[in-house]
Amino acid sequence: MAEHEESRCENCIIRELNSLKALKKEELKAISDSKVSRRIKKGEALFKEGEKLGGVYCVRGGVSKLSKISDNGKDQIVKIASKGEVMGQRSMISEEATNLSAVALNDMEVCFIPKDQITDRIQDNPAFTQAILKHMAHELKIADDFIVNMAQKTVNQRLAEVLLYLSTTFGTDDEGYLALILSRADIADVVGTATELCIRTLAKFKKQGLIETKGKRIKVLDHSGLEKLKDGF
Amino acid sequence: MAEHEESRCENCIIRELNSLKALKKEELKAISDSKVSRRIKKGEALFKEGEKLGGVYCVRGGVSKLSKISDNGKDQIVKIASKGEVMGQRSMISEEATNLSAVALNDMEVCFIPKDQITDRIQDNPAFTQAILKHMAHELKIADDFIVNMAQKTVNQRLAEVLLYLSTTFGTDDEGYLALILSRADIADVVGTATELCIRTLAKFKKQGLIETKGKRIKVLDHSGLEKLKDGF
DNA sequence: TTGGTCAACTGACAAAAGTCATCTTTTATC
DNA sequence: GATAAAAGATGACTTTTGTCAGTTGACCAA
Repeated sequence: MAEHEESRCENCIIRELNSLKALKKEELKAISDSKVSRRIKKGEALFKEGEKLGGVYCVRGGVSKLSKISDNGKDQIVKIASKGEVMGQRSMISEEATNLSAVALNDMEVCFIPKDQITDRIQDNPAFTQAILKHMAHELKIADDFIVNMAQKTVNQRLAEVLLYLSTTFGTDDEGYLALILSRADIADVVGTATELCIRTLAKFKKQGLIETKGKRIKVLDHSGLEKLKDGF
Repeated sequence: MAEHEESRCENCIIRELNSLKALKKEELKAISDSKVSRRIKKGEALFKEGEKLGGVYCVRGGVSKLSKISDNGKDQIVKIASKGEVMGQRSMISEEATNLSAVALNDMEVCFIPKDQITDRIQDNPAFTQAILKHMAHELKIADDFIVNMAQKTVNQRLAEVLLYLSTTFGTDDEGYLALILSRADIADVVGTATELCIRTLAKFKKQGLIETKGKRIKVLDHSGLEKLKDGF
């Protein structure tokens, strides 16, 4: 099978978005030779919590949710990963099983990079290690902020924040609706609430003129209004 | 001023508890020469959120809370740091201002290690960098679990979990009471609830025979009972 | 001892969030 | 296009959590 130019890591622009950009050409070539491209259909799982991962997944296209089921049996989405993000890195480094499941929110294209390719590079390329370290330090800060939000903010505030996040991170389509379309249940799982309350709160926002909906699609009408709401008016 | 043996990092047993153990003798000597020992009294702040830290703090004794004020004006304790832990590492590595404040929960003794001593070591000692990386990866996992708990569990469950955490992490005094004594307000700030509800829930646990209290001190009577409670019976 | 301060506690109420049942709309599939 | 299945939406209700106002109790300093 003929290899396309862009299917080689050295030529893949995606790596510019993550720690892999700290790698040298030869290293990228080695990774490219051992990587496996995969297509994941919407709704399919890349991995499930509790699994020991044999490598990491580099997202070339599509979006995935990373979630965990609490002791109460409810799913909480902890992160939404898209183009350029590397999934599974953390559990690989700490040599623990993943505590998160990854499920595709739409059709995805990912590259699976075997564990050794990463751990060997961490051993012998300090620049790479430092890049990951810096990235993780930043993620840890975000996680702390997230904790404070979940603990101290109301569903109202958190939903407002999530809508703004979806808007700035994934943008809008040509009609102005959020480009990433999530089910109400998924939105609720990000916000950390029940689906019904999520729906009700969306309806309230709509009534207040903050958003507009069309089927499951959502359009943010009043960014600064949501901004105020998220900070508690 | 005569230097005590144990005031030199090379001889300090504390470093065995953290990433500093990956350093070589000469490196530890250099750190020792530039570090500054400080005593912090109960209630004093080591640093406040928003500050740019000039280095990290290595805890030799005492306990500190790391907290952040939410947009709603309420404080959330994100972590409790004690002997052996290094504070401020994360924000230093990501080159951001701290998002957390550190306040002593009892009298503390800490060593301040200037930024350069750490960043230089990250530059030239891969083993050290990797040790920090691994540690951060683990912290990130804990943070994710924390998020899910805050989002999905009730105050009941979270308080039960916090009591068990305090018991296993800090142990008990000779009478069996939790060795780390926190105010009700601080416990509430860890759990992520109002002080009143925290007090009420403690009273309920007491009535159920799960705990016993004496002034502000708390004794865990029924570990497995709390365990069950935390997982939702 | 006395008063002052602060933390612990309590009651009454309001607001927020969760749950269950049901109905409607959308979407997918044959 | 018919039909089944899934997702969205709503009503009624319960439980959980937050808030405000106040009392009690411990501890400290004058």
